[in-house]
Parts: sequence; C-alpha cells; structure tokens
Amino acid sequence: MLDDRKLAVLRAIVEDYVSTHEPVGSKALVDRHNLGVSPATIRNDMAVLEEQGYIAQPHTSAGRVPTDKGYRLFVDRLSTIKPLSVAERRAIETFLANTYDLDDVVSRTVRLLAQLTRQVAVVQYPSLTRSSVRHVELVPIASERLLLVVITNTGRVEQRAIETHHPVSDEAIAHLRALLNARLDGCWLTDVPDALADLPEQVSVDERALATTVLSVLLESLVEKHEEKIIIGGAANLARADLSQSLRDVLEALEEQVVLMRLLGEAGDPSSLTVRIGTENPHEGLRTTSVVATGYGAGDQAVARLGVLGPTRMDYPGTMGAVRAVARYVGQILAGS
Amino acid sequence: MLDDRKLAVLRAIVEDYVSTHEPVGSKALVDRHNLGVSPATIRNDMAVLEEQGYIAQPHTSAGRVPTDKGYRLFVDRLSTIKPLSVAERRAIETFLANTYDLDDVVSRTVRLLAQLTRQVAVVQYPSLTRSSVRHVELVPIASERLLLVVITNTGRVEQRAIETHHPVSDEAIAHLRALLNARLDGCWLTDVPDALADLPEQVSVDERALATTVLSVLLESLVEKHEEKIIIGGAANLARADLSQSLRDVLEALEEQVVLMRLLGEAGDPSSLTVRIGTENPHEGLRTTSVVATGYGAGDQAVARLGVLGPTRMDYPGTMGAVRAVARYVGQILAGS
DNA sequence: CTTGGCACTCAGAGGAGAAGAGTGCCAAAT
DNA sequence: ATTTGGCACTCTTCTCCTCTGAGTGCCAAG
Repeated sequence: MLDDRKLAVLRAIVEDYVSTHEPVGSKALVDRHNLGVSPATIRNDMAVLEEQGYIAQPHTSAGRVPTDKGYRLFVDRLSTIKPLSVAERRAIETFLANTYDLDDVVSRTVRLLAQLTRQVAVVQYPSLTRSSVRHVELVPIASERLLLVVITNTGRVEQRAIETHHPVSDEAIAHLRALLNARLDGCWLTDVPDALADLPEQVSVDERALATTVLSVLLESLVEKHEEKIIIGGAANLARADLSQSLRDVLEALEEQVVLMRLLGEAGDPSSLTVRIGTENPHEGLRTTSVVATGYGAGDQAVARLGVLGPTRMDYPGTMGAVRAVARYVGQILAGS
Repeated sequence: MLDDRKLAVLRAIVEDYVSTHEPVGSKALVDRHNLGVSPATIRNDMAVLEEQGYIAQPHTSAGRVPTDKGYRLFVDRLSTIKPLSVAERRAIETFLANTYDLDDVVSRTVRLLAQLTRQVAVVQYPSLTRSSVRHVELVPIASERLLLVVITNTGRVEQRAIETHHPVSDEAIAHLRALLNARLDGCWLTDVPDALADLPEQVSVDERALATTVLSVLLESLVEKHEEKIIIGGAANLARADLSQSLRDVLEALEEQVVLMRLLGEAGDPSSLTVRIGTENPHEGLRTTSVVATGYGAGDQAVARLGVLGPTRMDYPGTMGAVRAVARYVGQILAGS
C-alpha cells in the first residue's frame, strides 16, 4: 500500500511541518531532504498519501499538512524516541537534586517538564490507592473538632477535619490513635476497610461514637473519595503555540481535574508511553492538542502518571524522550525515599 | 480644577468603556447618560480631561479611553463598591458550604472568585508566620529517614523529610516528639526559635545529633523558608479579556510565585481593599492588568490575602464587591474551624 | 459658559490587481 | 510501470487604492 518512499515522504512532511509550522510543498521537500527523485514524483506520492488520509491541504494551492492519522503513523512507525542531550540530562539532575518532600518533587517535576518540552506539563500526585499507611495521627484542634492526618509510604500526607459534635477526652483520642496505628501500620490503603471493619466493637461504649465517626471519615477520605491531585505548569507555553482552535477552550479544559485525569490516565500500560493525538483525545476542547504521558513510580510499580500537552504539531520524538527520562528520574527519587 | 460635570463625564466614560470595550465618543455619551448638555460641551470637558491625563485617544478620530490615572480617580472618588446580588450571595454560600479541610476551602474559594468576577482569581494559603503550633509529629519512614509534620491552628499541615544519616531508635523519636510537643503546643510560629533554642542541651548525648538535625529542619521549614503557597484559578478568563499586551506575558507572570506574592501583598492595610491599576503594578508583564486584593482571616486578624486579576478595563465596583464579600465569608468559615 | 455648524483627520472596510506558491495532469523518457 | 519536465490552473496573500463614517477641534453666535 505504502512503499518505503511514501513513508519517507510522510516522515519528511511531519518533520518539516513541525519545524516550520507551515504547509510543506513538493519542491521544499526535495530541497531539504535528499530524496533522489523529482518534485513531480513526490507530488504523485503525496496524492496517494492524501487519498489515504495521512495528509491534507488547508486549501487548494497550499502545501500539505499531516492529519491526526498521519501523526499517528509517524509516531507508531516512522520515528524513534530521541535520547536527551547532555545538557538536558544535567538540567534534570540539578532540578531534582536536593528535594525535601513530596510537594517539592512534584512541583519541581512539573516545572522541569514544562521547561524541557516547552509545553504544558501535567503531573499527578502519587495515587493514594496504591500506597500503604505509614502513620495515622489524630489531633484535637478545638473542643469538638479533630484533625485526622494520614501519612503514606509515598510521603503523601492526607488531612481531614472531623466534627465530633460532643467533647472528647484526650485519653479517648490517644487510645483510638494507638488502636488505629496498630491496625493500619503498613496496611495497603485498599485493605483499610477490611482492617477496620470491626473497630467500633473493639472499643468501650464511651468511645464507640467517636470511633464510628472517625472511621467513617477515614474511609470516606481515603478510599471512597478518589481525589487524585494533579498540578500543571508551563501554561504560558500555550500562548506561543498558537493553536488554531481557541486557546480558551484549552485553558478551560486544563482547569478541570476530571479532564486532566482522563488525559493522563485513561488507558494503557502504566509504564509505557501513551501518545494521544488530536481527536483521539477524550475532550472537546483538546481537538488540536496531543498528549504524551507515562506512568512513574518507585521501582517497577507505577504509582501515578505524568506527561505533557501541546499542539498536535509537536516534536514527538523529543517530547517522548523528555517525558520518559523525567519519569525515570522521578521514579528513582521516589525509590530513594 | 475638575468641576462636578467633568467628573460625571469621566465616570460615564469609564462605565461605558468597561461595558462596550470601545472608545467612547461625545455623542454616545449624551445619548446614554442624560447629562443635560450638548455633545459640544462634553467635547470641551473631554479636552480638559485629556489634557490632565485622565483619558486618551487611541488615534485622532476615535473616542476616548480612560488612562490608568483615570481609572485611579474613578476607583478613589467616583464609584462605590457594588453589593452582591442575591444570586451571587447564594452562590457563595452553596460554594463554601460543607468544606472539609483547608485545601477544600482554598480551592473552592479560588473557583468561586473566578466564577463571580469572571477573571483570574488568586488566593494565598493562610500564612504560617501568623499561626501557632497545634501539634508536631515525627514519623519514621525509612531506617535513616523521618517525616516531620507540623499542624497549625489554621488547619494547615506542613511536612518535611529529614535525613538522619544514621539509624535512630523508636524511643529516641518518641522522646523527641514528646519534648517538641510539650515545648511548642500553642506556640506562636514566630516564637518557635526562642522556644527551642536550648533544645539540644536538654536531651541526652545519644539523642543530641538527632535533636540538632530535626531542629534545624524545623526552623528552616517553618520560620526561615517563607514559602507562602498561592493558587490561581480561572486562567481561561484571560483568553476572553483580549489584553492588548501579549497574553503570554501575563500567563508567565502568573506562574511565578514571587510575582503573585507581590501582587497580592506588597502594601496596604491587610483588611482593606487594595486596587492596583495597570502600571501601578510591580511587574512588567502586567502593565495592562489590574489587581483587586484584600486580606482575609479568622476574626479581625488577617492571615492571608486573596484577590483577582483582570484587564485594567474591568468592572471595578463589581469586582471589589465580590472580592470583599468572598473574603468575609471565607473569614467566617475559618473562624468556625 | 454653552451650542450648532463645519472642515478635517484617520482607522477600517472593501475591492482590484499582481505575485507567488503549489497543484494536477499529460505526454515523453527511462 | 514508474519517473520526469512542462504547463496551465487555482487559490491565498500582499499591496495599493478609495470610500465611508465616526469623532474631533475650532469658531462664531447664543
């Protein structure tokens, strides 16, 4: 169907279009890539590529532009992930050196990704559901108000206020805290409900109301409420990449957590690179953007995802290389914790 | 210098320009506001206003547009803060009802502000320096690694990883934790250094190294490192408000914490509204934007600031009303905690 | 001080024409 | 059967032009 030369032409079109941002014509192609044939031959090939839907003309007398389908073929078969330059590697190292806590790691990562790719970076906090409990703390902050703090092995700290509706003694709190820690230490978050199912029966009648309240809040906040936190950075890069579509739609999409979640995580093996191009995207406002994402985490197990978003006309090999490299580094850092 | 009618003309120009986004001419003015005089008279007034720098013409044959100085006079003397509509009040109440924790309050507030004003909302987390310590927690997360968690009375939770560089016994940790809590409970954050100055001498030799390390991290993270957290929302509203200046500059400015801090907090009484118009702004890229900000907090004492940013051509009375109302509501919520 | 009249200016819209890039197709060459 | 040069054709884009209309500034009269 598509012989080698036609594929080479498609690759050349994608590369040229990405670098010039202008529709590329047959003459420009033979000039810039030594294809060894004449423009007329290229035109024939282009006609075939267009017929098959890999490229398109914005208008009759213009050059060709890759379609989403064209980019897809390019990413799948015509390109190889570009390794980072020495300078880029060094940038990663200096950026991520000396991180103090999880917030630090995540916020630096998002800045780093945005800077390396010159696009919008999206980083998800390590998921709660794939972590285990390191410590539970219960602190009185008012006579009828407690603060529940859960610390996970990924270094994430989850907090939640609890209204007791009646005064609670410090002893009761201490007792419950000890009990919770004894039961939950090292416990996989998804196993928390089972581990605590019989908690109210284990405590004295006096403390039962408290235990029930705390338990419900704990379960609600950790297990049922999958509030996966996501942060973005480099939104200013959007302004540079004049998207044909209204930039506003994209900005709006980026403000919705739900959309971001689906962008990063919808499908795919957590540890391999996912590329979603243009209309392959689940969201209306992101028809002219592509997302390159991957999982990251301590060791083999991916605990969350990160990636970048940019115009469909992006440097896929370079972006993929940067995303993969950053994910690996961050994984190492987390593993070191 | 400026008689009443000239002021009325300036007010009318600001109001019309804000609502139409187009330079306003003398004829349009007398049509839309019953000023009781002819266009020619208005033209004379306009000439004076222009001479004094309150208005300007984009080009010779166009109407007038307020200058920053004109907006300033409008805000200071010609407008009254607009109270919110019933619908808006209800929106605030439903938005801020049932908030669980500080993150919740802040993230809802920023969305609320962005929605009410249709501009970019900026909310600072309650400052650490004006809070007191509620509880200190010290949790081992690896053999040579601890997590230090400080909970403040504003409900904020600060965390920091600590490398001990040698194994530490659970007893030593428990002892230090108890000591820290005894010393710091209720302690004003700014007083922490004094309260702990002699800590290393108070513990046994075995624990001294640990105590010193923990102490330095604690001081560094809470007192010296004024990392005031700020979040923004409604960036998509920027796209609607086509700024004459490159939108990119604004987006870039909004990504820098430092700039945001200065925007919100540079000057002024914490509890009164601050309006900074166009070039009054400290930052280059924000020459065509204005900021309306105020302090908020539990009770009388402001613990942080919030505000919105939009084009200089914004509805000042409405925006000021919304910002003030939201700040008050949030203050009430925090006071209830 | 206000007003009507009037000449003047200038941005923006609309149109015509020229330039140029790029295509599609055909017939000849390999 | 593929490749190639030639050529006519199609559009966009740029520039230049004119025309229109909003809005002004100024002046002399009220």
